[in-house]
This record gives sequence, structure tokens and C-alpha cells, in this order.
Amino acid sequence: MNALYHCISKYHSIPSGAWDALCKTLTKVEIPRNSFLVKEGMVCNNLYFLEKGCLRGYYNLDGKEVTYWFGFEDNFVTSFYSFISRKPSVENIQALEDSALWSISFEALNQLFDAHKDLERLVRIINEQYYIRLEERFMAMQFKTARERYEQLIENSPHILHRISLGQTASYLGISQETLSRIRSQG
Amino acid sequence: MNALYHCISKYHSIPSGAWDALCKTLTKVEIPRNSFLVKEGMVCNNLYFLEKGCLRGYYNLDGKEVTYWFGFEDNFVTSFYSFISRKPSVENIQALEDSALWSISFEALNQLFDAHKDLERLVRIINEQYYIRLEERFMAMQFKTARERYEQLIENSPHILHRISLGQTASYLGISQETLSRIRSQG
DNA sequence: CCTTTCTTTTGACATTTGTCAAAAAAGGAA
DNA sequence: TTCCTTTTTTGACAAATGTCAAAAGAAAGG
Repeated sequence: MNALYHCISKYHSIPSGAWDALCKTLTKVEIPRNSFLVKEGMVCNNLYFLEKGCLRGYYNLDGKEVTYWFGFEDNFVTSFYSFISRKPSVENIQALEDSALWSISFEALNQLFDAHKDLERLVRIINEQYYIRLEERFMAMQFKTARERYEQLIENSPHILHRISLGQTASYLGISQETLSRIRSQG
Repeated sequence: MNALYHCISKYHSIPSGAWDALCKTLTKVEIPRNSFLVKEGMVCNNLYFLEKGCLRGYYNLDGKEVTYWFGFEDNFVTSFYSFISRKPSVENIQALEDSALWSISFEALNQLFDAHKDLERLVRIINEQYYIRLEERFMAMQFKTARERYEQLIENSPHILHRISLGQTASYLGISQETLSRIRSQG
């Protein structure tokens, strides 16, 4: 759990009592490549911390898989809409590599919030940071060309290019695989 | 402040002590049409609740104004990135109509969080709901055509069409004004 | 090493959307 | 009303990106 502790400390320092309580409720989850953490139609009851491996979030649109999100080491992962609203997920979360995660249920997390104000603050702050990241991606999507978005990806998330296939990267960028292939070969 | 009280009650019920404390720190702000609540380059120190009127968030990209957000009655408004990170805003927030808002500073809000756990919970929950909305818009932007996004706008936010000019609506949808005009005339 | 499968590249062409310029329409002020 | 300004529409054309199909390349298994 060192990775988790190190990760959350960057957002907000946690008293040891709260950390201990958190540790007690965390469950380790290991899933093999290609298996699913969340499937559409099911309520996602857990928030995860990805310790090792790599995941993607995608949904089905007109028979196509649309990837809109990747998770790597030290990322928090969940089907956010489902986890928060307690409604069935519209998305799937799949392991792209053998992965190891720490899991906490919605219920347990909310109980922790009642008991440990610092944990609620931590999550508030993390949510805010994730909001800002989504906002950045949103703006890029709305106002930049395919090539600019690709260049921004090289700049900001080069690890994606190393660990993710071209087709899925293209989907993530909101362009077709062929277009990305052409951009990459200096088209 | 009735509108604010009614609005936040939908998210989380607030004890009267916390509500009183909040009221004491709120300042009323009234700004005329076309004036600015936030200008790029300045740190946005306040979170606002829009009681009356209408605002837009936009930034300048290659000499063009790119509108990516509108605020109406009962919306919370701020330059989120700047408010959270305490760095200069990259965006402008401008009144499209004469507007009335309630304002709270970053500092005052964080002091309230220390004193009233329920207020921090409220904000956490509101943040989560706003995250979900942004996620929806993001997905629409990434994977739907201009026409589909317009139809989704009619469905979800018809008030935008009534109160916002065509050019700004087009920008919000991530398309040119001409394209939106053509879509609207059944192109 | 060979075969099979999956991923990436390439070509030809269609579609969507953007850009520029001008005309038309709508709205405000005197 | 009449003039002036802003917004919206229209046309012609260009650029960006998607789609389909096939070929080339890379990875995996036996």
C-alpha cells in the first residue's frame, strides 16, 4: 500500500488514524489481461486504486468500441457516473495488462467520510484535480485538430503511446485509426 | 438567498449553524451585461452562485473567442482551474445579461470547510455532479457529429437556444456558426 | 520455422465541416 | 420611420477526417 500512501500524500496529508481505518477497508484485487473490472449494465460499487497494470474505459456506440480513458499505475479508477449516481454503468473497464488494484466500496467509503473528515477532504481534493484534467481534455477535444491533439498526447502522456495499441489510442483521441496512422507518418 | 438554499438542499441537507456561517461570508455581486467577472491572467479568488442572469466562459485561441460554457440561474460559477490551483485564469467570464451573484472567497470557503464538515461534504457532492456533467459533454464532443450534438442540446438545454446567440452557441458546440446555421435550417 | 492472428499502413474516394465573402434579416437608437 | 449595427443565412470552395478494402508487418503458438 506504499504506492497508495505516497500518492494520496501528494494531495492531502492524512492522520495515521484515518490511514489505518482506510487500510482496514481496502481489498486487494488482481485481474488478468483482457478481463473486466466493470461491465456496462452493472452498478459499479467500488472505487479502485491501480497499483500495477493498465486499464481502459470504453463503451459501445453503434457496434463500435469507443475508448475514452486509460488508467495506469497510481491512478484512481471507477465508472464515475455509476459509482456516484448508483445507477448502472454505461461503460466497461477492461484490463489491458495483468493488473493489481486496491478496492473500496461506495458504502465503506461513505462510512469513512463520516468518521474521518480528512478522508472526505482528500477525496474532495482528488476529485477537483481530476475535474481539472477532464476540463483540459475537453478543451483539446473541442478546439484542436487531430494532429494537435496527437502532439499534445506526445507531450503530456507519452506513456500511452508505448503501452497502448494504435487503434485504441486513436479512439481515445477521437479520430480514426487510419487518420492517426497517417498523422504519425508525417502525413 | 432562498434560491441558493433551495439549490444546495437538493445536494445535501445543511445544519442551520453551517448555513448561518455560510450566509455571513457571502457577498452580493451585481454586474451589468457585457462586463467581466473574471479576466484571463488574473487569479480567480471567488466561487459564485448565479442567482439571476446569464454568463459565459470563454478564452482566446488564435484571435478567436472560444465559448465553452454558459451559466444560468442556480448554477455555480468560477474559473475552476484558477480557483482550485490558485494560478492565473486562462479564461474569461463575462455577463451576457445583467446578473446578480453571491460570492465567497477561496480563503473563506476553506475556513468554512474546517469549521463545518457538512459544507465540505456539500461541495464534494456538488463537484461530483459537475464532474458527471462535464463527462457527458466530453463524450458527446468526442464521439458525436455536429448535428447530433445540436440535437442533444435541444433535448438537454433548450434554454441555451433561447438566451444565447447563434454564434456563441455554435462555439459552445465546437462548430462554426455557418455550420450550425445550416444544421438548423435542416441542411 | 511455419502458420495463424492481430495490428498497422496505404490507396481511393466520400462526407463532414471550415473558411471567406456577400447578402439578408433582425434589432436598437434617435 | 430611418439609419446604423449586429446577427444570421447563403453560396462557392477548400481542408480535414472518415470509410472501405486490401496489403504489409508484427506477434503468438505450435
